[in-house]
Amino acid sequence: MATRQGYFDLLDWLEGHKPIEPHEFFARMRATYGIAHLFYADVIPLAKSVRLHRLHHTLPHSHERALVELGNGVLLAALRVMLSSVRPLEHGALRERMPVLKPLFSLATLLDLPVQGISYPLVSPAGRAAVLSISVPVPQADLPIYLRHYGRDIHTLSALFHAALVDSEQLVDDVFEDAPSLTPREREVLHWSAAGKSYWEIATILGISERTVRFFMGNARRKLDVVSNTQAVAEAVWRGLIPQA
Amino acid sequence: MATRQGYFDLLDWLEGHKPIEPHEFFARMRATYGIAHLFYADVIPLAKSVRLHRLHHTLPHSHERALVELGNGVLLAALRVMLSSVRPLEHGALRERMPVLKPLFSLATLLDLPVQGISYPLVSPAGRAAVLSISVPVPQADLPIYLRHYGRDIHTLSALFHAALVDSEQLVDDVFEDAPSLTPREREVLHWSAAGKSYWEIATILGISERTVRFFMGNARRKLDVVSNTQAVAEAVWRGLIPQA
DNA sequence: TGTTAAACTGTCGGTAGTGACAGTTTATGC
DNA sequence: GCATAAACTGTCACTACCGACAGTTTAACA
Repeated sequence: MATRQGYFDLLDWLEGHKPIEPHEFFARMRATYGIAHLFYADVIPLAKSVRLHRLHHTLPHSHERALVELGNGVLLAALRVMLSSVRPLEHGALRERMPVLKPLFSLATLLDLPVQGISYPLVSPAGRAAVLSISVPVPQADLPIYLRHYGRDIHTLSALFHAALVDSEQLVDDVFEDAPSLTPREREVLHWSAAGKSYWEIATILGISERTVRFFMGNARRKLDVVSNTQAVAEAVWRGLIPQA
Repeated sequence: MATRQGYFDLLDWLEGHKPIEPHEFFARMRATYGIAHLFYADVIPLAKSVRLHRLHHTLPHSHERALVELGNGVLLAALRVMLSSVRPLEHGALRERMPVLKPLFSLATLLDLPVQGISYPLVSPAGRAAVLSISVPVPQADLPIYLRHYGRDIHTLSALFHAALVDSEQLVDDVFEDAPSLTPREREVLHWSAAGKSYWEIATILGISERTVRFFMGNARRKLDVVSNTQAVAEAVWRGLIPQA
């Protein structure tokens, strides 16, 4: 299997073949490390679901259909656990942690897919989460040795693969962009409104008239381009414009 | 310098010495890979600043004071760039990208600190960002060779170090925890309210009466223990209970 | 069978917030 | 000197939202 040179070759390939073609990368990973399948997802996590941003995998179409028919609940549950982990997560640990995934592993066995593997969470832009999961055709007892030898390679290459894909889109969105220039007073009234205070209460707290509170709030709404105080506060919290009360 | 065995020793150390003592880990990294200094920060990014959650580094106190006196703007600028990257970032690239950091590198030279190095962004819980930055005493021309040989080790060990620290706190905070048990309908009306819709508009969108919208909102307020819709939405956004509109 | 939770709905009297009219003073930059 | 921004203020008519009274049906669980 892989030698140090195999790792270096992949490093160089990632550097020299931008924009990256995911399936080419997957093919090289499979050839170099004896990986059976790879599954990569880059998503926007929502409270109870995820919004897919990018999805690449090596499963044949026939297997893909069988997985889809398993139902969204099972796949989503697996995906969410992998995405919420900050450390690599072995499939065995996944299986133990979540009995709901039993049908998924049963199906994998039925389709003659290897069930040993590991998922690597990947550093992503704010508001996003990504994971690359691999399955390898080794007996369960041999997986720790496999990961000890090749884990650092696969982890590092996965991160660089994902970073290359992100880089190819990053010219559009700078997540630390400057917000609209709210004045100190505008931020103050937003803050107190977010804390549940009425205009009258805010006026008393700040020692100004209720009319002025309204004026500042109106300005804040205009600058944030929103139509209600509720929307203004949602926007301000989301963008970190006001501290949590 | 490091052999494969050095890497394995650190892997085993990270597995066998929980809870992790950061300075012990740093000492081992320095010894194994000839690293001059390490700097690790785990933060909550805000729009215009960062809130420090955890900070560990190997700088002596005297150097620490000199850095602080450089001013918040310079350090913050460097930190934000490192935190917002999804790929490892060499210090040379940092310097080129941001002329504002010039005084920082001048000071490092003055204090006889190596200026060659690299920062690794680390997978973090939602709403957090972390980075481990190392400086190594090698000539600029030798850095690429150094990173080619040891980058995968350092990257992987850094990620596991950070994950171990995060794990030791995760029993307290599960970022995907279900907050107060808002029903789906309660979340929906919160979401639309945060998007600036009036009750009448929400009623039309959801195909229910305005009275029912009010009922769900009232429930949401009660469950979130707040006194206004504005406060409810602030709370919900802050806690990630509703997606950004 | 009884209780609880979720989803749904009407009426009434009251208030908090809204836009649209008006204005003031002070400080800064061109 | 003039324009702009920030902070501050009053009045009027209107609307969106509020709590407090009322209710409904369905499903799940003990």
